[in-house]
Amino acid sequence: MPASQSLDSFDRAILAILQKDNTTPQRAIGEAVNLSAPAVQRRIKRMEETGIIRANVALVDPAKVGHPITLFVEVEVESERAELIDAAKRSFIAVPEVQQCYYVTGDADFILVITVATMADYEALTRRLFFENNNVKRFRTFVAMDRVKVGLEVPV
Amino acid sequence: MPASQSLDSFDRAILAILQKDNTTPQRAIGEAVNLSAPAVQRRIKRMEETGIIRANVALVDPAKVGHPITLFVEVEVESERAELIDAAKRSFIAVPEVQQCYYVTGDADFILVITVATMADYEALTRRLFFENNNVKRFRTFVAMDRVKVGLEVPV
DNA sequence: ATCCAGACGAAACAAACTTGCAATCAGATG
DNA sequence: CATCTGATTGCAAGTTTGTTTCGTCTGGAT
Repeated sequence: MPASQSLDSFDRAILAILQKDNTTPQRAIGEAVNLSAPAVQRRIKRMEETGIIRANVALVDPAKVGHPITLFVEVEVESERAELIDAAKRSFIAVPEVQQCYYVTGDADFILVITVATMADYEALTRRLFFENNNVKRFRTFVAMDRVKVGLEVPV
Repeated sequence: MPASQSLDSFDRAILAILQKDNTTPQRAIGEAVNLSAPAVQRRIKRMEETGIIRANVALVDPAKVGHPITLFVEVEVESERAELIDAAKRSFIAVPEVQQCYYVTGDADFILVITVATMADYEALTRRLFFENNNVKRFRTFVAMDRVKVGLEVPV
Protein backbone atom coordinates (compact mmCIF):
# COMPACT_ATOMS: atom_id res chain seq x y z
CA MET A 1 0.00 0.00 0.00
CA PRO A 2 1.56 3.24 -1.17
CA ALA A 3 1.25 5.34 1.96
CA SER A 4 4.24 7.63 2.17
CA GLN A 5 6.29 5.21 0.14
CA SER A 6 6.83 6.52 -3.30
CA LEU A 7 5.60 4.13 -5.90
CA ASP A 8 4.15 0.70 -6.19
CA SER A 9 3.61 -1.20 -9.40
CA PHE A 10 0.11 0.29 -9.85
CA ASP A 11 1.52 3.79 -9.75
CA ARG A 12 4.21 2.87 -12.22
CA ALA A 13 1.68 1.37 -14.60
CA ILE A 14 -0.47 4.49 -14.34
CA LEU A 15 2.53 6.74 -14.94
CA ALA A 16 3.53 4.77 -17.99
CA ILE A 17 0.11 5.43 -19.47
CA LEU A 18 -0.08 9.09 -18.52
CA GLN A 19 3.35 9.79 -19.95
CA LYS A 20 2.07 8.57 -23.30
CA ASP A 21 -1.40 10.11 -23.15
CA ASN A 22 -2.82 11.89 -20.17
CA THR A 23 -6.24 12.18 -21.78
CA THR A 24 -6.80 8.48 -21.25
CA PRO A 25 -10.01 8.15 -19.23
CA GLN A 26 -9.49 6.98 -15.68
CA ARG A 27 -11.91 4.17 -16.31
CA ALA A 28 -9.75 2.90 -19.16
CA ILE A 29 -6.64 3.22 -17.03
CA GLY A 30 -8.44 1.30 -14.34
CA GLU A 31 -9.17 -1.56 -16.68
CA ALA A 32 -5.59 -1.60 -17.91
CA VAL A 33 -4.13 -1.84 -14.43
CA ASN A 34 -6.96 -3.71 -12.69
CA LEU A 35 -8.17 -0.97 -10.43
CA SER A 36 -11.36 1.02 -10.13
CA ALA A 37 -11.60 4.52 -11.56
CA PRO A 38 -11.67 6.19 -8.14
CA ALA A 39 -8.58 4.28 -7.08
CA VAL A 40 -6.79 5.49 -10.19
CA GLN A 41 -7.97 9.02 -9.57
CA ARG A 42 -6.71 9.01 -5.97
CA ARG A 43 -3.30 7.76 -7.04
CA ILE A 44 -2.99 10.37 -9.77
CA LYS A 45 -3.97 13.08 -7.34
CA ARG A 46 -1.37 11.96 -4.84
CA MET A 47 1.35 11.82 -7.47
CA GLU A 48 0.46 15.33 -8.55
CA GLU A 49 0.57 16.59 -4.98
CA THR A 50 3.90 14.96 -4.24
CA GLY A 51 5.40 16.32 -7.45
CA ILE A 52 6.01 12.97 -9.07
CA ILE A 53 3.83 14.36 -11.82
CA ARG A 54 5.34 17.76 -12.49
CA ALA A 55 2.80 18.95 -15.03
CA ASN A 56 0.22 17.97 -17.59
CA VAL A 57 0.93 19.54 -20.93
CA ALA A 58 0.29 19.47 -24.63
CA LEU A 59 3.34 18.82 -26.78
CA VAL A 60 3.49 21.09 -29.80
CA ASP A 61 5.30 20.40 -33.04
CA PRO A 62 7.75 23.31 -33.29
CA ALA A 63 8.00 23.16 -37.07
CA LYS A 64 4.26 23.57 -37.45
CA VAL A 65 4.14 26.70 -35.40
CA GLY A 66 6.96 28.46 -37.17
CA HIS A 67 9.99 27.25 -35.23
CA PRO A 68 11.56 24.75 -37.61
CA ILE A 69 15.08 25.10 -36.26
CA THR A 70 16.33 23.34 -33.15
CA LEU A 71 19.79 24.09 -31.84
CA PHE A 72 22.11 22.85 -29.16
CA VAL A 73 24.56 25.18 -27.54
CA GLU A 74 27.43 24.36 -25.24
CA VAL A 75 28.28 27.39 -23.20
CA GLU A 76 31.52 27.83 -21.34
CA VAL A 77 31.75 30.58 -18.78
CA GLU A 78 34.66 32.69 -17.65
CA SER A 79 34.04 32.44 -13.91
CA GLU A 80 32.08 29.87 -11.96
CA ARG A 81 31.42 32.16 -9.05
CA ALA A 82 28.02 31.21 -7.66
CA GLU A 83 26.40 34.56 -8.21
CA LEU A 84 27.57 34.71 -11.81
CA ILE A 85 26.31 31.20 -12.47
CA ASP A 86 22.96 32.09 -10.95
CA ALA A 87 22.76 35.19 -13.07
CA ALA A 88 23.45 33.11 -16.17
CA LYS A 89 20.76 30.62 -15.18
CA ARG A 90 18.24 33.39 -14.73
CA SER A 91 19.06 34.93 -18.07
CA PHE A 92 18.63 31.60 -19.85
CA ILE A 93 15.40 30.78 -18.04
CA ALA A 94 13.93 34.11 -19.03
CA VAL A 95 14.19 33.45 -22.75
CA PRO A 96 11.22 31.56 -24.23
CA GLU A 97 13.28 30.25 -27.13
CA VAL A 98 15.44 28.40 -24.62
CA GLN A 99 13.46 25.21 -24.20
CA GLN A 100 15.92 23.46 -21.97
CA CYS A 101 18.93 24.53 -19.96
CA TYR A 102 21.19 22.28 -17.94
CA TYR A 103 24.17 23.16 -15.79
CA VAL A 104 26.70 20.45 -16.48
CA THR A 105 30.14 19.13 -15.69
CA GLY A 106 32.65 18.54 -18.42
CA ASP A 107 34.13 20.73 -21.10
CA ALA A 108 31.09 22.97 -21.04
CA ASP A 109 29.20 24.62 -18.21
CA PHE A 110 25.77 24.91 -19.72
CA ILE A 111 23.95 23.05 -22.41
CA LEU A 112 20.98 24.77 -23.99
CA VAL A 113 18.29 23.53 -26.32
CA ILE A 114 16.88 26.35 -28.39
CA THR A 115 14.13 26.60 -30.99
CA VAL A 116 13.92 29.47 -33.45
CA ALA A 117 12.16 30.41 -36.65
CA THR A 118 15.24 31.47 -38.60
CA MET A 119 18.99 31.52 -38.29
CA ALA A 120 18.76 35.27 -38.20
CA ASP A 121 16.72 34.95 -35.03
CA TYR A 122 19.38 32.70 -33.58
CA GLU A 123 22.06 35.16 -34.51
CA ALA A 124 20.15 37.86 -32.66
CA LEU A 125 19.73 35.56 -29.69
CA THR A 126 23.44 34.77 -29.49
CA ARG A 127 24.09 38.48 -29.43
CA ARG A 128 21.77 39.00 -26.48
CA LEU A 129 22.64 35.86 -24.55
CA PHE A 130 26.32 35.34 -25.21
CA PHE A 131 28.11 38.32 -26.68
CA GLU A 132 26.53 40.78 -24.31
CA ASN A 133 27.32 38.59 -21.34
CA ASN A 134 30.89 39.17 -20.23
CA ASN A 135 30.95 35.94 -18.32
CA VAL A 136 30.49 33.80 -21.45
CA LYS A 137 33.91 32.70 -22.59
CA ARG A 138 32.84 30.78 -25.66
CA PHE A 139 29.96 28.78 -27.03
CA ARG A 140 29.58 26.05 -29.58
CA THR A 141 26.47 25.47 -31.66
CA PHE A 142 25.03 22.29 -33.12
CA VAL A 143 22.18 22.46 -35.59
CA ALA A 144 19.65 19.66 -35.46
CA MET A 145 19.03 18.10 -38.85
CA ASP A 146 16.68 15.45 -37.52
CA ARG A 147 14.74 15.35 -34.28
CA VAL A 148 15.10 11.62 -34.06
CA LYS A 149 13.44 11.21 -30.67
CA VAL A 150 12.01 14.04 -28.65
CA GLY A 151 10.26 13.61 -25.36
CA LEU A 152 10.60 13.84 -21.62
CA GLU A 153 9.39 10.39 -20.86
CA VAL A 154 11.08 8.64 -17.96
CA PRO A 155 11.20 4.86 -17.85
CA VAL A 156 9.16 3.54 -14.96
CA MET B 1 -10.44 32.33 -40.18
CA PRO B 2 -8.18 29.34 -39.64
CA ALA B 3 -9.39 27.12 -42.47
CA SER B 4 -6.43 25.33 -43.96
CA GLN B 5 -4.17 28.12 -42.78
CA SER B 6 -2.24 27.07 -39.78
CA LEU B 7 -2.81 29.34 -36.86
CA ASP B 8 -4.62 32.47 -35.93
CA SER B 9 -4.22 34.38 -32.72
CA PHE B 10 -6.95 32.35 -31.01
CA ASP B 11 -5.12 29.14 -31.74
CA ARG B 12 -1.89 30.59 -30.48
CA ALA B 13 -3.51 31.73 -27.25
CA ILE B 14 -5.05 28.29 -26.77
CA LEU B 15 -1.71 26.59 -27.43
CA ALA B 16 0.04 28.81 -24.94
CA ILE B 17 -2.39 27.66 -22.28
CA LEU B 18 -2.32 23.98 -23.20
CA GLN B 19 1.46 23.91 -23.22
CA LYS B 20 1.39 24.99 -19.58
CA ASP B 21 -1.56 22.90 -18.45
CA ASN B 22 -3.69 20.80 -20.71
CA THR B 23 -6.13 20.00 -17.92
CA THR B 24 -7.46 23.54 -18.07
CA PRO B 25 -11.21 23.25 -18.72
CA GLN B 26 -12.26 24.41 -22.16
CA ARG B 27 -14.70 26.77 -20.55
CA ALA B 28 -11.85 28.49 -18.70
CA ILE B 29 -9.80 28.62 -21.88
CA GLY B 30 -12.80 30.11 -23.61
CA GLU B 31 -13.04 32.87 -21.06
CA ALA B 32 -9.34 33.58 -21.33
CA VAL B 33 -9.39 33.92 -25.09
CA ASN B 34 -12.94 35.22 -25.55
CA LEU B 35 -14.46 32.24 -27.26
CA SER B 36 -17.15 29.73 -26.34
CA ALA B 37 -16.17 26.35 -25.00
CA PRO B 38 -17.28 24.48 -28.11
CA ALA B 39 -15.26 26.80 -30.32
CA VAL B 40 -12.21 26.11 -28.19
CA GLN B 41 -12.88 22.40 -28.34
CA ARG B 42 -13.15 22.41 -32.14
CA ARG B 43 -9.90 24.29 -32.49
CA ILE B 44 -8.09 21.91 -30.18
CA LYS B 45 -9.45 18.97 -32.09
CA ARG B 46 -8.26 20.39 -35.37
CA MET B 47 -4.81 21.09 -34.01
CA GLU B 48 -4.60 17.54 -32.78
CA GLU B 49 -5.66 16.19 -36.14
CA THR B 50 -3.21 18.31 -38.07
CA GLY B 51 -0.39 17.35 -35.74
CA ILE B 52 0.23 20.82 -34.39
CA ILE B 53 -0.45 19.19 -31.04
CA ARG B 54 1.75 16.12 -31.11
CA ALA B 55 0.61 14.60 -27.84
CA ASN B 56 -0.92 15.24 -24.46
CA VAL B 57 1.25 13.92 -21.70
CA ALA B 58 2.06 14.02 -18.03
CA LEU B 59 5.57 15.23 -17.20
CA VAL B 60 7.23 13.11 -14.56
CA ASP B 61 10.01 14.20 -12.24
CA PRO B 62 12.81 11.76 -13.05
CA ALA B 63 14.48 12.07 -9.66
CA LYS B 64 11.29 11.05 -7.89
CA VAL B 65 10.92 7.85 -9.86
CA GLY B 66 14.45 6.68 -9.38
CA HIS B 67 16.26 8.33 -12.28
CA PRO B 68 18.18 11.13 -10.58
CA ILE B 69 20.92 11.34 -13.20
CA THR B 70 20.56 13.20 -16.48
CA LEU B 71 23.33 12.99 -19.04
CA PHE B 72 24.20 14.52 -22.37
CA VAL B 73 26.21 12.59 -24.87
CA GLU B 74 27.79 13.82 -28.04
CA VAL B 75 28.33 10.92 -30.38
CA GLU B 76 30.64 10.97 -33.35
CA VAL B 77 30.35 8.22 -35.91
CA GLU B 78 32.91 6.60 -38.14
CA SER B 79 30.87 6.63 -41.32
CA GLU B 80 27.93 8.76 -42.29
CA ARG B 81 26.58 6.32 -44.81
CA ALA B 82 22.82 6.61 -44.77
CA GLU B 83 22.13 3.05 -43.75
CA LEU B 84 24.58 3.21 -40.89
CA ILE B 85 23.10 6.48 -39.67
CA ASP B 86 19.63 4.99 -39.82
CA ALA B 87 20.78 1.97 -37.89
CA ALA B 88 22.22 4.23 -35.22
CA LYS B 89 18.98 6.19 -35.02
CA ARG B 90 17.00 3.02 -34.58
CA SER B 91 19.27 1.76 -31.86
CA PHE B 92 18.99 5.02 -29.92
CA ILE B 93 15.22 5.21 -30.34
CA ALA B 94 14.82 1.72 -28.99
CA VAL B 95 16.37 2.54 -25.63
CA PRO B 96 13.92 3.94 -23.05
CA GLU B 97 16.67 5.67 -21.13
CA VAL B 98 17.36 7.79 -24.22
CA GLN B 99 14.86 10.57 -23.73
CA GLN B 100 15.95 12.63 -26.67
CA CYS B 101 18.08 12.03 -29.70
CA TYR B 102 19.00 14.55 -32.36
CA TYR B 103 21.04 14.13 -35.50
CA VAL B 104 23.14 17.26 -35.74
CA THR B 105 25.73 19.10 -37.74
CA GLY B 106 28.96 20.21 -36.18
CA ASP B 107 31.71 18.38 -34.35
CA ALA B 108 29.29 15.66 -33.30
CA ASP B 109 26.79 13.63 -35.25
CA PHE B 110 24.27 12.81 -32.54
CA ILE B 111 23.33 14.41 -29.30
CA LEU B 112 21.54 12.27 -26.77
CA VAL B 113 19.77 13.10 -23.55
CA ILE B 114 19.76 10.16 -21.20
CA THR B 115 18.28 9.53 -17.75
CA VAL B 116 19.52 6.76 -15.51
CA ALA B 117 19.30 5.62 -11.92
CA THR B 118 23.02 5.17 -11.32
CA MET B 119 26.31 5.75 -13.04
CA ALA B 120 26.72 2.01 -13.17
CA ASP B 121 23.61 1.88 -15.30
CA TYR B 122 25.09 4.49 -17.57
CA GLU B 123 28.30 2.57 -17.82
CA ALA B 124 26.31 -0.48 -18.91
CA LEU B 125 24.41 1.63 -21.41
CA THR B 126 27.57 3.04 -22.97
CA ARG B 127 28.76 -0.49 -23.42
CA ARG B 128 25.65 -1.50 -25.28
CA LEU B 129 25.15 1.67 -27.27
CA PHE B 130 28.66 2.83 -28.04
CA PHE B 131 31.35 0.25 -27.47
CA GLU B 132 29.44 -2.54 -29.15
CA ASN B 133 28.67 -0.34 -32.12
CA ASN B 134 31.57 -0.33 -34.55
CA ASN B 135 30.34 2.81 -36.20
CA VAL B 136 30.75 4.93 -33.07
CA LYS B 137 34.11 6.65 -33.29
CA ARG B 138 33.96 8.45 -29.96
CA PHE B 139 31.53 9.97 -27.52
CA ARG B 140 31.70 12.68 -24.93
CA THR B 141 29.55 12.78 -21.80
CA PHE B 142 28.27 15.72 -19.81
CA VAL B 143 26.64 15.14 -16.44
CA ALA B 144 23.82 17.46 -15.49
CA MET B 145 24.29 19.01 -12.07
CA ASP B 146 21.19 21.18 -12.30
CA ARG B 147 18.18 20.84 -14.54
CA VAL B 148 17.79 24.57 -14.77
CA LYS B 149 14.95 24.57 -17.26
CA VAL B 150 13.36 21.46 -18.66
CA GLY B 151 10.44 21.46 -21.03
CA LEU B 152 9.36 21.17 -24.61
CA GLU B 153 7.39 24.36 -24.74
CA VAL B 154 7.52 26.26 -28.00
CA PRO B 155 6.95 30.01 -28.01
CA VAL B 156 3.78 30.88 -29.86
C1' DA C 1 -8.59 -10.39 20.14
C1' DT C 2 -9.34 -5.55 19.10
C1' DC C 3 -8.50 -1.37 17.03
C1' DC C 4 -7.01 1.81 13.55
C1' DA C 5 -5.24 3.67 9.30
C1' DG C 6 -5.16 3.31 4.59
C1' DA C 7 -7.16 1.74 0.46
C1' DC C 8 -10.75 -0.32 -2.17
C1' DG C 9 -15.17 -0.66 -5.13
C1' DA C 10 -20.08 0.55 -6.24
C1' DA C 11 -23.08 4.02 -6.93
C1' DA C 12 -24.61 8.69 -6.95
C1' DC C 13 -23.33 13.14 -8.35
C1' DA C 14 -21.09 17.03 -10.65
C1' DA C 15 -18.38 18.77 -14.18
C1' DA C 16 -16.53 18.63 -18.62
C1' DC C 17 -16.61 17.35 -23.28
C1' DT C 18 -19.19 16.68 -27.64
C1' DT C 19 -22.69 17.28 -31.13
C1' DG C 20 -26.67 19.26 -33.79
C1' DC C 21 -28.52 23.34 -35.29
C1' DA C 22 -29.51 27.97 -36.62
C1' DA C 23 -27.27 32.36 -37.13
C1' DT C 24 -23.35 35.16 -38.62
C1' DC C 25 -19.47 36.79 -41.19
C1' DA C 26 -16.04 37.23 -45.13
C1' DG C 27 -14.77 36.67 -49.52
C1' DA C 28 -15.92 35.18 -54.20
C1' DT C 29 -19.08 35.36 -58.00
C1' DG C 30 -22.53 36.83 -61.13
C1' DC D 1 -24.45 45.64 -55.75
C1' DA D 2 -26.83 41.50 -54.43
C1' DT D 3 -26.09 36.80 -53.69
C1' DC D 4 -23.93 32.63 -52.84
C1' DT D 5 -20.73 29.58 -50.50
C1' DG D 6 -17.85 27.89 -46.97
C1' DA D 7 -16.23 28.32 -42.57
C1' DT D 8 -17.01 29.51 -37.80
C1' DT D 9 -19.65 30.80 -34.05
C1' DG D 10 -22.82 30.34 -29.78
C1' DC D 11 -26.43 27.93 -27.56
C1' DA D 12 -28.59 24.01 -25.78
C1' DA D 13 -29.17 19.14 -25.44
C1' DG D 14 -26.90 14.81 -24.88
C1' DT D 15 -23.01 11.97 -23.56
C1' DT D 16 -18.83 10.91 -21.44
C1' DT D 17 -15.67 11.63 -17.82
C1' DG D 18 -14.15 13.05 -13.38
C1' DT D 19 -15.30 13.39 -8.39
C1' DT D 20 -17.38 12.43 -3.99
C1' DT D 21 -19.64 9.54 -0.71
C1' DC D 22 -20.07 5.62 1.87
C1' DG D 23 -19.65 1.10 3.53
C1' DT D 24 -16.19 -2.69 3.49
C1' DC D 25 -11.88 -4.93 3.72
C1' DT D 26 -7.05 -5.77 4.83
C1' DG D 27 -2.83 -5.60 7.47
C1' DG D 28 -0.27 -4.06 11.29
C1' DA D 29 0.12 -2.48 16.00
C1' DT D 30 -1.65 -2.46 20.67
